[in-house]
Amino acid sequence: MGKPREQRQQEIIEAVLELAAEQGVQRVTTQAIADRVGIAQPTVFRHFKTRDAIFAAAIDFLAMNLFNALETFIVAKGPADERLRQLINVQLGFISRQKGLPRLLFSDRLHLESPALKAAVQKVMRRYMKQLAKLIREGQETACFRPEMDPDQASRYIAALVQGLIMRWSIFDFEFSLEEEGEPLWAFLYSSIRV
Amino acid sequence: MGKPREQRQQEIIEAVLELAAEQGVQRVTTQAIADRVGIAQPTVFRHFKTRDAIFAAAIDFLAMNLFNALETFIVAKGPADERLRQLINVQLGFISRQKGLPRLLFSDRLHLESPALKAAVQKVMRRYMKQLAKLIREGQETACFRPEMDPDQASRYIAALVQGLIMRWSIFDFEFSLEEEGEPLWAFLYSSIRV
DNA sequence: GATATTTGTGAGTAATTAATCACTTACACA
DNA sequence: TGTGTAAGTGATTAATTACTCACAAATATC
Repeated sequence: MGKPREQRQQEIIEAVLELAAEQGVQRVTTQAIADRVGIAQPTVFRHFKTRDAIFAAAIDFLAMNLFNALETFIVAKGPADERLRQLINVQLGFISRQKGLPRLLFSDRLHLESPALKAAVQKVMRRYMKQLAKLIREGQETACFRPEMDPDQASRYIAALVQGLIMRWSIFDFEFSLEEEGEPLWAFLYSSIRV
Repeated sequence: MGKPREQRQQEIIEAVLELAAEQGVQRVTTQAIADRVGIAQPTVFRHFKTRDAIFAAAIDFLAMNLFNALETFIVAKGPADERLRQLINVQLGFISRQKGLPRLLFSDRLHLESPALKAAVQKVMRRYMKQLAKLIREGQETACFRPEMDPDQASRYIAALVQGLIMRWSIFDFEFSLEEEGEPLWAFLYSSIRV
């Protein structure tokens, strides 16, 4: 007991992600968080001013890690189609290890509860689609992808495809392997966007 | 006052759909429902045994109407690709008039709260994908769609594409026109599945 | 070693909300 | 017209839950 602030905040964020994955955002009460971390319920409020602030921190944490993993493939060398394929596979792998992510990002509870959280979620989505559009555009310049496609529109549909898959996975309680969906999803997607 | 049972139940269901669309599932309290309908809060429990039963009835109502609209295009005559195109457009049109649907179907609150509601939501999704697969299979037999595609897999990705779009629409608070997305989405999809 | 700051806690609060209950009013129908 | 049934209600309750506060213990700083 008596741990430094940052370490406890990290413990709390991890507890939130675990609990969200196991039982959904609804059950992530400050009491449940405290129990999981092993502290008293009021102690949670020593480290975060409000419950919303906890979720905001958790979303930030997830977004940071996700984009760290993805940016590698945005900036990397090599053919754009291959990099997009890998990016999708990496994303699905990342999320199957972070089941809390779909629970937080797709939770109506969060975005309709607090304008700040809604803004955070929307920001993550916008940034994700921007990254995709960049990669598509590059692929068009290197004759990987159909030149007549609108890159912004294509990126929205790719995002929809991936997110729709993840949502089904979350609604069906992670009952199938997300990672195994990577290659067939890519096959479906590739035949739509390749030259 | 003193309306017949069925009529009041219908009024309650419609109030639920309106409130869910406007403010999200969380705010659909029995008090809010009662206010919207114009009855006292305990009266709600005269017509539904529990709060969950209200949501179950609302999901049933939506599913019935949705599949009524869709089945026309499953059974209809004409080329399968054209019917799939229309089906997607009709679905997007239906949902833009029933904004409560994504809020209910994609609400973690519902499926993680009650096993019965989870089962109801999963049933709707399974049925939807089954319908799509049927149409795909028919399109393969009439040489509309790629014969080497797995129809079940394709139907899952089509569903993911549509549902991902709807989810983004819901998360971004219906700020863009869902119906206008029908044709570009179809263009994206068609280039992936056509022979 | 004194002191100030941070971390932790038990007890409590105010607000929300699904559900109950005793009772009343409206209505069908014999 | 009387009587049973269904619809409606005000008052209440029990449970949940984010958050506060006075105080204790640990830790850092000098």
